[in-house]
This record gives sequence, structure tokens and C-alpha cells, in this order.
Amino acid sequence: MAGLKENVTMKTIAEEAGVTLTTVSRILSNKGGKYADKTKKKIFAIADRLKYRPNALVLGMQTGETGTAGVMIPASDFFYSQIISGIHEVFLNNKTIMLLSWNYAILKKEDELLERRIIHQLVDRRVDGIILRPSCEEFERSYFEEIWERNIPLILVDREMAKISTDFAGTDDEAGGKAAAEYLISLGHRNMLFVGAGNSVSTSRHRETGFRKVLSESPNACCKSISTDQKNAKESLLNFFKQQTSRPTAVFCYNDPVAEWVVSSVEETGLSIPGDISIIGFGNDSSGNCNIPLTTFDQHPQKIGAIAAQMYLDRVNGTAVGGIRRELVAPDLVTRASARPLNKPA
Amino acid sequence: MAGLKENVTMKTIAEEAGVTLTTVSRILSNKGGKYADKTKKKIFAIADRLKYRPNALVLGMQTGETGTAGVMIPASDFFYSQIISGIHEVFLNNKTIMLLSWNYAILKKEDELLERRIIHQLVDRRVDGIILRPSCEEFERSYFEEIWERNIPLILVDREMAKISTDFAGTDDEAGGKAAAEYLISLGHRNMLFVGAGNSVSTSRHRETGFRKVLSESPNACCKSISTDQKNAKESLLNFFKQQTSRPTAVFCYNDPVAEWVVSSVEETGLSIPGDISIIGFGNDSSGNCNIPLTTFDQHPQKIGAIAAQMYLDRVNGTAVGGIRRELVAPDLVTRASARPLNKPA
DNA sequence: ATGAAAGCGCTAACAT
DNA sequence: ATGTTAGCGCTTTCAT
Repeated sequence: MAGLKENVTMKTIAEEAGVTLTTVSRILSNKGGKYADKTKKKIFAIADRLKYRPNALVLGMQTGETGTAGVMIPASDFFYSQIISGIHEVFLNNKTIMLLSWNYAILKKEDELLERRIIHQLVDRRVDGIILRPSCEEFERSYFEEIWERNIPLILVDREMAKISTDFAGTDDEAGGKAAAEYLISLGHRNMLFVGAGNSVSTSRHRETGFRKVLSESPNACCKSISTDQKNAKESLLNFFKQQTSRPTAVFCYNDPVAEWVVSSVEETGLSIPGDISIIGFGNDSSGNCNIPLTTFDQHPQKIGAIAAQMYLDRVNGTAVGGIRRELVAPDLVTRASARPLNKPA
Repeated sequence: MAGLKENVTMKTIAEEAGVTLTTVSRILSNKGGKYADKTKKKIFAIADRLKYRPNALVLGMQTGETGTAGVMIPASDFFYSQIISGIHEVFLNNKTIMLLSWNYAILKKEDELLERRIIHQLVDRRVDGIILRPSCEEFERSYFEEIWERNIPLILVDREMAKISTDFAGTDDEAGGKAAAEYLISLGHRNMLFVGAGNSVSTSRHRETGFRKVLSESPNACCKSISTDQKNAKESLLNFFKQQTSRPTAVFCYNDPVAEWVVSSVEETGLSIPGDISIIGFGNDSSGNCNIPLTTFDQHPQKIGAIAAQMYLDRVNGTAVGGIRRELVAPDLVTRASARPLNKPA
């Protein structure tokens, strides 16, 4: 099938045209422009006919610049895939293309090895830089050694790592937490619960901080916290309810999946949402499984991606001004049905 | 701040060790293994200390194989991002990494140019093959010329293109349409509506075909069709209702976004779902915006991606057996709240 | 206005 | 058990 001479190189063209490789190179790359129009036309015509395409591998090898970015962000999550999409859009206009791979989380030693392998795949292909969503906030060393030490520009998204100072684009989680508190307060709620993922997850931590800051300034407001994972969500929540003398009237969950577990757990106890309890999520990426449209926060992941891509280009092109950049996108409340004004007790 | 000698090559190592480049090459790549243990150890030690990494660009240039796949699938859609995720998982175990880029749809001439540019980015980087979700089923030529003619293995996902015969992995849309009809019939519905995207979209067409096949064998069942896009959804639907003497009791929508438009349009007329009308979507990727959990079909996108990746590897490695492969994954009904048994009229 | 030759990092065929 | 040399596709001096 098809046709096309195998492996058309500048040499092929030079031979066809009866000139040297050098001539072809200079004409096609438009350098040292003192060539006869006739020659130019001939070369372009042959290149066109033979559908010549430059070998970017060679260029990359020679110049050290590949126009290729390493992107380590899971496409498996909707939220992250939107970040990837935002990066893509910026790259499209900047002759940059992404090598995409990721390790979802570092849970066991094996995951660290996998991550190292991925970084090697990128380094070996000589990416100009890397945009990374840390798979874990504790094991900084694996990144540090493999990327930072080679002076490869590194941009972090979504999660920061305490020990690495480099450009970062993410969500203003604290502002989000504050906004959640303000909204619930405005609905009349005072007795609240925060369901998070523990202090080791910075996003969860910051959302709680913002949430509590506002509540602490609000008379009569109080907030308990629990943290949980998918497996134990139901149990944790029911245990918590049992221990309380007064049930919270509103729950702020650190992300939408957690909010969905909470919704289904609460429903199983026979309580109704938002009748008995208002629930707010975070991330605006709830699945179609939820029985009630979730009030939540849009983190504008596309925008976060676009910012990260711009940071990347600035570093790679050396056009970065000032020191390390840290940009936080403010999340926006998405009002839906799972939270509503508190019913005054009769 | 970092450190590490700039640009460590085999030459660097050879000089440090007082041997030739060739020696280093053979030892590190483990070929022609007749080297003194002492030499081997020394070389490995130096490579390790200097954190030597092979230059994959050079290897690619020499062998013509880059271990890099071109993947043109939009990460912006949840459904597609799951396909990407499925591909990724297979690639992880096969030393393959993807260059990701896409053109979402071909609507204007500009889009075709963009798409060509993307294909060139991939070709120039000498990808071993390409996995592609056609952005349009009509403009086959742009792909054909740029990929097929160069004998670059091409795998299609999700959408087929009539004029190109190559490996394909997608959904068994007709089976899905049939299952939808069977389900609605079993709920007692007879008067149905199909809302699609027109005959130019093969997935929509196939789902409708399956749907109608079953209905045509079912006594008293009847089905009208309309096709629409996001802008005109509401209007089209309301117009349709006005024209009918008897309102359909069930609507099968060709995907979840369409189903969501239909849900909100129906709700605006004052009718209730599923009380007055049952609605089924397709794709299991509804947003959190829908007022009612959508009954839909899971297309198992991860599986589709994994199949496509395997097809890719088989072609690239030359391990493909038989002719062109075409694999369809059967979608599974996801029963939620938007469809329910027909109320017998009083 | 064009050519010759060196070199990028590495492999492989051909020595010794 | 190790070195020499040519070559992959291309750019870039340094000629003429």
C-alpha cells in the first residue's frame, strides 16, 4: 500500500537535484540565503514531491532542544485531564508537544521505581522541561535527584512539595475553604463538620485552614473534623455521628468523591440531603452516581494547566522574569442542590 | 542547587576510565560481552557516579525506532481521557511512551491545517506508530496522506473512517442501541424517541440502528428520531413535542451530554423525569449538573484504550497475526433513576 | 552562490 | 579483551 520513497533525507534531495547536502540544508532551513532562485525552487519542489520531513531527533541531538515537554499528570482523573487540556492549548501555539506519562500515587516501593523509570524515559528523550503533579508529598528525593540535578526546568501543579522550591500552579485552597465557610454561614449553618484526607495532603489541609479561619471569627460557629478514605468513609461518618450530642447541619468535604461517599452514607442513615444536612464538595468533578446535584467549587483546572504551561515556556525559553513563581487560581462556588438554608428549629 | 557535570556522554566516561568509546558502549549496552570484570565494574561505577543517561534521540535516529507513540485523542473529554488512561497502562509495561496532542474537531479549514501540523510534529519526531481518534469522519485524506503513505502503523479508536481500512477499537454501538431498546421495552415503553447527532456521526448512526432493530420486532413499538446539537437542543425538542399527537414516554439519547440537554429541556416544559418521560443516555460521563442520576451505558473506555494499545504494539513489533483487526467492546447498562417502568394509564 | 569537512552521541562492522 | 573506522541526518564553520 501507499508509496513514498523510504526514508527521504536531505541527501536524497541533494542527489536528485545534483547539488550538495549543504545546499539543501541551507535552502530548506532558510539560512545563508544567497542562493539562486532557480536552485531554491528546484529544491523546494523536490522536497515537496518526495514529502520530505526533517528529522527532529537529529535536531534535538545537535541543539539540545527538542520542543518536547515531559508531562507527568494522570489523565485518569477528570480534574487532571482538564489540566492536561489547558497545557495542551498553550503548547499548540508554541511548537511544543508533550510526552505524557504518570504514576498515580506512591503507595509502595514499586511505585517509586516506576516513577523513576518514567522520569528516565523523559530524560533519555531529552525533554526541554517537565511539568509534574507530585504523586506524593513526602518522597521528594526521587524527583529532586532525577530532574532538578540535571537542571531540567521543573514546574509543579496542584500539589506542592515542601522541600522543593520551583514554579507552582495550583488552587487557592485556603480561599476555597473560606468561601465554603462563608456560604454555609450565610445559609444559617453554625454546627459544621469538615471531612478531609488528613494533614499529609496539603490541599485538604489548606481547605480546612481557610474553612476554620472564617468559622473562628463567626459567633457560635463550631467545626469538628474527621479524615477518611474511601473504604472507611461510611464507618467513620456513622461513628462520628454516634459520638456527637448534636448532629452537624452542614458538611464541607475536601473533594467531590469524598462528598459522594458522605452523601450516600448520610442517606443510608435515613437522613435527607439537603433537608437534614447540607453538603458541599470541592472540585466540580462528581460522577453521575450522586443522587443529588452537588454544591461544590470549580477549580478551573484548564486555567491552572495554562498557567503551568506558560511557566514552563518561560523557563525553557529563558524568558522568565523574577524568581520562583507561585500562582494560585481562586476556585468558584457552584451552587447546586446539596446545600440549602438551615431550617430554624421549631 | 544541583550539580552534575553538564552533558555526560559515553565519551566522558571513556576518558575518565582511560578506555575507548566503543568499550563503554559495549559494556553499558551489554553486547559483545568479552570484557574484564574489572573494566566492567569501573565503567558501571563511573556511569553511576556521573548519572549517565543514554541519548534516546541518537538511538532513535540510528535504529529508526523511538519507543514513542503518537496519540491523537482529546484529553479534554472524560470519556477520551479514560481511553488515554487505558493506553497508558499497556504502554507502561512495554517501554513505550506517548506523545499526546489532538485537534478536537474539524469544523473549519484552519482545523485541518492544525491537524496536519500535529501529524508533522509526530512524524518529525519519528513516532513508531499512531493511535488516532478521527476528529471527523469525512476528511479522510488529511490522515491518509500524512500517515498511511509513510507506512506508519495507524490504529483508530472510537470512530471509524469509511475510506481507511486499518485496525480499529471502539464500542459495539449497535449492541448498545439494542440493549437500550430491550431495557425500555422491558419497562413497558412503546412510544419512543431517539435523539442523535445525525447520520454523519457513525456512533450515533449505529446506536440508532440497533435501537430500531429491536423496536421493529416489537409489536406496537414505534420510534421517531430527531438530531440536534447543543445550541438547538431545547428548541428542537420542544418543536418535536408540539408536532406530536402522542408524546413519547421514553427517550434514548446518543450520549450523556445530549441526555442532559434533554433532561433540562423536558423539565422546563413542566414534565417530570422519570415520572412522565424516561430518559437513557450513553457513555456514563454525565456531569454533576444533571438533576437526576442518568441511566446510561458504560462503554468501558479504559478497555478500549488497552485494546488499541495492544493493536499498536502488535503492529509496531510486527507480531500482528492475521489481517486488519476490528474489536468492539460491548457497553453495559448502568441503571440509575432517569428511566423507570411505564405507568399504565388509568 | 556553492562545496568540503568536522562534529553531535552512539552503534556496528572490521580489525588486532 | 579491546581499539579503529565508518556512518546515521543534519548544521555549521571554513573554504572557493
